[in-house]
Amino acid sequence: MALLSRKGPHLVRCHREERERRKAQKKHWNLAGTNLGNIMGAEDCKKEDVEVPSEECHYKSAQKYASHVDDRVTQSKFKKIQEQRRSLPVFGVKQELLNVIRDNQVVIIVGETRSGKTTQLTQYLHEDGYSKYGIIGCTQPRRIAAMSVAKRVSDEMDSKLGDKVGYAIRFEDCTSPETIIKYMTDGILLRESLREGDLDRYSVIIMDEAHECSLSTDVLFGLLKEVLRRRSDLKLIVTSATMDSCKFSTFFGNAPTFKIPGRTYPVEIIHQKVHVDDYVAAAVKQVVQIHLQHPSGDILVFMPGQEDTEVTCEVLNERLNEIERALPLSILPIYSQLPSDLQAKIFQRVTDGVRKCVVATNIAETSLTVDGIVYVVDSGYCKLKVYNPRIGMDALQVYPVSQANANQRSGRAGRTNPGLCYRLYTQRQYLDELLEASVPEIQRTNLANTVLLLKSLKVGDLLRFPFMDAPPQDNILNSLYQLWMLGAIDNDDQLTGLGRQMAEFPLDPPQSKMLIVASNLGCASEILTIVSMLSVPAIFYRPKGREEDSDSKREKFQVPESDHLTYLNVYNQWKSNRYSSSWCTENFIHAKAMRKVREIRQQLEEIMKQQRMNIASCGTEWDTVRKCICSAYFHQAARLKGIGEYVNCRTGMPCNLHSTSALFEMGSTPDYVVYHELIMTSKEYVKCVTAVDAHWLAEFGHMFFSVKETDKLGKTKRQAPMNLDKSSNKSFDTSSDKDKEQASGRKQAILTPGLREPGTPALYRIKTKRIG
DNA sequence: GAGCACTGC
Repeated sequence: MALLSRKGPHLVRCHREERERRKAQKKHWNLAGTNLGNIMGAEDCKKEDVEVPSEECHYKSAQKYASHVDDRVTQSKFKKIQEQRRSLPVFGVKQELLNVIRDNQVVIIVGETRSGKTTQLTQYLHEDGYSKYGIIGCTQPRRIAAMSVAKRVSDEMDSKLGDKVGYAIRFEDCTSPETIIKYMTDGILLRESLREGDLDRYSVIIMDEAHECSLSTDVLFGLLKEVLRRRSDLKLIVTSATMDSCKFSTFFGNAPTFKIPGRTYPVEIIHQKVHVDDYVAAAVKQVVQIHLQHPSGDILVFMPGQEDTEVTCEVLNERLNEIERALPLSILPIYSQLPSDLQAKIFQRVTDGVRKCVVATNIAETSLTVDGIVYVVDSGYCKLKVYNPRIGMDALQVYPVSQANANQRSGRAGRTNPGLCYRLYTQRQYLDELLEASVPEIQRTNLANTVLLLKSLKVGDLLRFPFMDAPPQDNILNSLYQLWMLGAIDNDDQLTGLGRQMAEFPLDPPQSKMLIVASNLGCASEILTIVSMLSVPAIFYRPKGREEDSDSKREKFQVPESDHLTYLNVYNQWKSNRYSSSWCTENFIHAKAMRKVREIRQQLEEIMKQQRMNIASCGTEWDTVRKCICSAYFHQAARLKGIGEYVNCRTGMPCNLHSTSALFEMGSTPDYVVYHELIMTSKEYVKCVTAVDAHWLAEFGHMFFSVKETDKLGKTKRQAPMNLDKSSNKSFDTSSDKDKEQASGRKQAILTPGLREPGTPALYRIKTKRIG
């Protein structure tokens, strides 16, 4: 976003001028992309050099994308493209569709897969003249989709990627003042609205694949509702799969729904007759049966998590080895944490006659498409991370999929042929036990980031913001509370200077604050690295069968008192090894993740420079670094109780050091720690932990803690009375203790003398009101 | 002594 914010006003001006220029020149335009003067060559676009060799190439869309790279668009090829365009289902309804769009400000389009809507709609709108008044913007839920679709459309329009048709994703703005069709991720559009509230540059916004309901999409809908009221000239088109179209239509005042047929093949669905307990065993049995009894065609199995995926592959292998005369079967696992070279295997061709069986997590549900799948086996489960705002903890658990998920999964069998889908659950279960649609992300994540963004967009009353899927009120209130603690909003519920600065960063509020404090304490260079390392999913790789090797490598990086410093250590060593990939492999570190860390670090550094923040290094003054870490996480502090056991300083809730923690490994037992993440799996675990000094906790978290100086050990004394401990010692599943939990939250706020004064935060007032 | 779905800025 550094690019956007730096170029923001400039770009706007360019676009206005450009619009004028375009108006003057419109006579010369040949609509429908018939101007053949601009012959595309691979070397013309920097995009090809930069992004294509990335590890994401194994994704199917990227493969298609790459296959265009070396093509010279010749006249005959262009003709062929136009023929292909005309053969798409959407072509048949083009005029009708344009009429509906002309007559309505908002239109919902239900487009089945492979209808051609994503590539054609933007071009139709351009041909119909919408690009004269602004850009035609189209959001995608994934970066890879934004890139590959933009490439396809620029080919179809016979233009160079980044000229008439461009895209914008994080780290990369491939657009120019010429751009009239712009594909982007929804997060980009959300950030743009921060700079340009009314989205003046756009004449049309298409929100594609809206049924996926990402956090950004959900927030954008609320914002767009307002923008549409202010800008009657703006058109909004929402595309969705069949399921949710009604919801969108209602949200936008009964906007008309337009249906485009798709081009998929029928999939026969077979449910179990009786309830299945062990879905791994059932899946193995089903795959073996398909393999032995059904004609050729590849198999795709859906499992909830990495471990189940691996176990299924293993058992399946064993089972097939026991069967004589069984034809060979190529069994391939895929999940996001699998290193990319292994992921790529699922796209490689197998020897003729050999059937392929891909065992996948829900990465294969939307993110990537394997061609040639005829049989789908669906366990009916997926793993979800669900945030509990009351205790500030994520739970990672296996849940049944929704009906929408189940249909998406079965649809994977009918992309190129008629298919078969075996569901490892009964039809009763499907109808009675599965939710119609999955719980939207906005209702199950920590919203502190979103709330900060909305605050900086000057949304006054967040509880009244028109969310399409309103998050639980508790969740919003807790986010406000967290922001208040961090100093991002003041007692009157207004954004502070610090808060405004925090909103500039594409980070969670604690991490943004860490960077800002670091800038003041002179260790921004170190914190930049740490924050970037925290922004990627996993650094250490622990392959099956090499557990001990990888553990011993990891130990070498560990800094006894801090996982954060351990991360810093890893990055610095990678850097001194010239950012080498082979160094990563040797040390069981995900190279892909590290490259992403470097990108994020550069982006954050860019934003800091642009904010004129001091970027200095503190050398080896690690205490300064730990102090910065403490400034961001003081609300997530824990006190030592036993070996590896801590209790949360504010709630008394027990939490265990995760065994991957450096503190665990090195047996160091500091009295106080702060943690990055609290997650419930088999137990409550804190992950990414740093030892802190009690005085720092009192300094940054003065609303919670003070140091009892009479104690010669220098331990902090919690100001919360004992009854807090009692209530929280019971259990964490406090759904029944909801009010008690809230009451304890309230008590903490009351305890600080300053908060009794008139300037009590609005949040606290709301809470009191709700309870009383 | 644990074990982590997937995106996105």
